[in-house]
Amino acid sequence: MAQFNAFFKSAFTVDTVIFGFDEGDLKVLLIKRGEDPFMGKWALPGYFVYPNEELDTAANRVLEELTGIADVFLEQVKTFGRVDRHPFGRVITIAYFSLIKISNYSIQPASIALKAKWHSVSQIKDLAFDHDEILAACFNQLKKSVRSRPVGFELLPSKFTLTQLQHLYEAILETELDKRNFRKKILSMDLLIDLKETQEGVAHRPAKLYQFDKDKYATFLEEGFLFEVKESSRKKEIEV
Amino acid sequence: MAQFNAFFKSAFTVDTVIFGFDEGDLKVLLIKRGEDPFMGKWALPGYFVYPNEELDTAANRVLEELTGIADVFLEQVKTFGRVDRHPFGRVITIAYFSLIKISNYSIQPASIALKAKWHSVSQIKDLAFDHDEILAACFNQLKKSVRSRPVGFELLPSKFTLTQLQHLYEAILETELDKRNFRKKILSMDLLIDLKETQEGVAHRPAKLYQFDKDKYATFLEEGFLFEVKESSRKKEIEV
DNA sequence: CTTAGCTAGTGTATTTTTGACACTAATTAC
DNA sequence: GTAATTAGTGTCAAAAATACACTAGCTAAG
Repeated sequence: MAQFNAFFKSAFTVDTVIFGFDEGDLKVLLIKRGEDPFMGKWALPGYFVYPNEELDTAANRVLEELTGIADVFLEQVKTFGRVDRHPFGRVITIAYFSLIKISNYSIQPASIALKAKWHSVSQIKDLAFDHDEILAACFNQLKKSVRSRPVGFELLPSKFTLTQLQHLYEAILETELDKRNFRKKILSMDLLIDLKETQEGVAHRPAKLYQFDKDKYATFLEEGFLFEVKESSRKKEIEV
Repeated sequence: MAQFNAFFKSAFTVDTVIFGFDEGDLKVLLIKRGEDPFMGKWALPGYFVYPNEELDTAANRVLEELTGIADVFLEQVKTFGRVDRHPFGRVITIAYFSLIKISNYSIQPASIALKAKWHSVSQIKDLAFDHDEILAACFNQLKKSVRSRPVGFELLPSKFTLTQLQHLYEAILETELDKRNFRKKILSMDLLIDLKETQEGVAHRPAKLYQFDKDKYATFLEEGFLFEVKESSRKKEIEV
């Protein structure tokens, strides 16, 4: 076994991409690093995996240590291993992602995180390490996955309006959808429960509230489906 | 940086899952290991990554060293890192997969591979390490990907019949498809070029030969599509 | 208390896609 | 020349997708 010693000199980390949805905007949780390398830079929450620690466990632990967010389901996306991606040596990183309701979690930066803050996906740039690339890969994965399984249960408040759900899809797909066709399609899936309640405190006709049918949602998550709603052909008016 | 030393004691490997298609059967290339651990067992072609080597490069190098197969496009699938998956220490492995035409490559086992041989997917079991699990994950990925992008260019001879293509889809999806609907769908995609040639040397009506429209194929690979042909409802006759 | 402003909510007709289904055509082997 | 084998083809009905514009219900401002 001595002949393998040269191989046992690497490290690996986990990085987490946590998506949230708020004010019609898709967001990602970032930390400000308080440790070198890249001290002071914004980065995805991530850190080294202990030698005797399972990867999935490490992802959850690291996320909690840096941001206070615990008990989320993290899904492995891809591994990034460029030789020069970490200045301290060969460090490959396994990227995980998750979707959560922003309002359900309070964020507590700790450990090497000086701050932890939600950032709009569209405005993020110049992250530490190769995190721009990792984020892009995860966003891509999210876009793909939205076509083949339901999304929303994890991101929206438990009671939501159809318009909110549509805005979520539009934010993820970066497109606009036709309102009537979107509703027809979603409702025909028999995935939503009409709560017979309406919004309150809005200065316009209040919308009906819905929640997801948990069982149905779980079934779709496992078995998948094909969700395609064509982009609205209505052009946005160009503002003058 | 000294405080990180404890983390730099791991190794990582790449494992490759190479699918081929032959005699109507989906196959995977395995090697017989000539080195501990798991000496003498069948395994996926895989080995350690050098400390200064890119992951993708390593996957290609390892595959070539063990089996003689060079210049294939390997796609990363998933990383496996169970703490106890390797008896020599903490070794995580990045799994890659590829699709190739069996007849285009001659297999040359070398290095730690005592043999290298194609095995029918359905008959593989009891591989070294956690390779059963890795194979299952890759097969799964293949099944999924066949629904959203074209498959076949990599697996079939350059001239093929529609029946061969259908058999390929059936092998991957582990189901049966309706002949007329399959043809209608495939032909309507405008992905195949009718070569105006027919099979020779078969003891029945010879089938027309097709090849893929390379440009179209590449476009679909990038942009994806949704391919769904419902399983044939005709029940197989139960043989007596 | 009327009206302006805002978002919610709804239906239909057309086109496209899907899916079920069974016979004839072309070749070789005997 | 006939039996065996696989190739190849079309139609109809049902379901799904798409394009598209107006009314409904609420608040706020005057």
